[in-house]
Amino acid sequence: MAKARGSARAVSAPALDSLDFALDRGSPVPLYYQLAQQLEAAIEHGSLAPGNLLGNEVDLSVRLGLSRPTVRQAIQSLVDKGLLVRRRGVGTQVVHSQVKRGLELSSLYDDLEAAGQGPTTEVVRNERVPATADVAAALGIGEGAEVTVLERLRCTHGQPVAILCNYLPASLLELDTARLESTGLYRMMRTAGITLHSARQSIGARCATAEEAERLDEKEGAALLTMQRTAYDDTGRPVEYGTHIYRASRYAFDFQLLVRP
Amino acid sequence: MAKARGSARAVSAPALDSLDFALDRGSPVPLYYQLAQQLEAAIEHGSLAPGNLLGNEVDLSVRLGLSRPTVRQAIQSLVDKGLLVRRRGVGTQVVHSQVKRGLELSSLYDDLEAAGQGPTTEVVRNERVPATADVAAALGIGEGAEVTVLERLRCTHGQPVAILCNYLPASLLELDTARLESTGLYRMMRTAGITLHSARQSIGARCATAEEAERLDEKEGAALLTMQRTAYDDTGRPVEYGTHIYRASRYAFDFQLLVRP
DNA sequence: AAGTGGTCTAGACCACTTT
DNA sequence: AAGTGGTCTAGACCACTTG
Repeated sequence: MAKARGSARAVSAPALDSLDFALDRGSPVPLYYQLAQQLEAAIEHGSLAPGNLLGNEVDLSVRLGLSRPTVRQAIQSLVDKGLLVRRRGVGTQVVHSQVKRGLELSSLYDDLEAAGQGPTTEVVRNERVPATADVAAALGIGEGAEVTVLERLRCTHGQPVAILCNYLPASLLELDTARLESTGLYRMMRTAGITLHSARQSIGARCATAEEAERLDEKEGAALLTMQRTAYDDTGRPVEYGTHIYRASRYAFDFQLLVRP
Repeated sequence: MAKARGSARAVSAPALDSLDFALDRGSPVPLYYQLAQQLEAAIEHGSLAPGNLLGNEVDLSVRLGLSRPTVRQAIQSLVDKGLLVRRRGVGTQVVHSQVKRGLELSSLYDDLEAAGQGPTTEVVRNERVPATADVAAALGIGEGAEVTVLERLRCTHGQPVAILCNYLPASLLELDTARLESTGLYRMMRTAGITLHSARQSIGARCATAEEAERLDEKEGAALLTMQRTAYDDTGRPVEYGTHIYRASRYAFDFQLLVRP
């Protein structure tokens, strides 16, 4: 349906005209979110190629039958995701590839989710014990208060990759071992009504002790990646503390970060 | 500590009433931004304590003489920063400490900025050379194209901490060694009109070779943290590629991350 | 000069939580 | 039932970039 006004700009030729967005006003899903999802799908699918201009917001809102603020809200959410770039006086364009997927901050999801397929996670310990001093301090509870201690061995291709040790206030939730191996810790916490809000992490390295080397099928002195994390819910309460070690020969933290202006 | 009332639901009685926000409609600074800054300052300063409710948006907008969307925009920006939490049907409250500062994604700023005081950065190499295959691939340029290669030794307390090796397309900017040591790479790039947009990082570990050990004043086989990064500007063009190694005994990556819903 | 995004207003109705 | 944030509208003017 090209309305096709005369001159083609620099990087224009928006295939956007031919895209039809299906907005359902009866749906409980917000309109701006419906639009954002469909724009994202179009970018993902390649209908909107990197560098493509999106067409100005006013026209877009008229064509979609939405108000401009609603359209802006949809676009802004994709800008926040790093998929679009706005330039005043120029327009909005699809970011020149490279970013797209994998924006989800890794490591946290990666370690807590575990819902993957290839990698398996074996729970080698799951019990309630009194908190030691360091765990109590990290979780902001009294020393000796009951905590759930969780030790898991993560493997890929039948090879051990990491030893994950986590501590949670015992009062928070019940951790069924079977469910834990299939569902993942993060999802279990979310189901229990715990919404993660932020986490503080520290990533370091050291050489493997003899015991660690044996458990991870490495040589003594091999390089290990270490990660400590405290996660907080939206009230600021610590809900999880973990110390993880990874075989550096088989694991690295890959992630993308967006630079905020 | 704050004197909590008996039932201690959410701490109400917002000292917000007594705070006077000075909004300058003549200023080029947007109103929502002025408000956000002053709210952030109040949180930072402690006038708004963690757990404090902010008072509903409608009243706030009336009291400030702003429209509700403008007030919402200010609040939303602080929610995005992790300082505030909104709950439908409840209200907006200051996040229960712990987050506050240090939100800036570290490592990237940390390594590029270098504008610090204690740590010194010595430029040991700064020249233009033809790109090797791996560098060319990372920067998305032709093999053999001219790149600036930068090698720096970072020290704290007179001790070496890291060896930073960076590559930039030579056409991007002039890198004066003296200015580099005082200003930092990131600021120089920004001054040259390059706005960083995103970066892809990989953090790993390995044991030090004999040469690395000597340069870093470690023993051979000591654990090293490694980081590789490619940074992109807002057009998606790669503008920097770096491979860094850190003494694990003296350095770790500390950072906070926010969980996005 | 024309076109773009950036900001701002003054309302409205809805969904959710708590009392 | 009352109060909160979540969404949405239909305009307006401004700052910036480009031809």
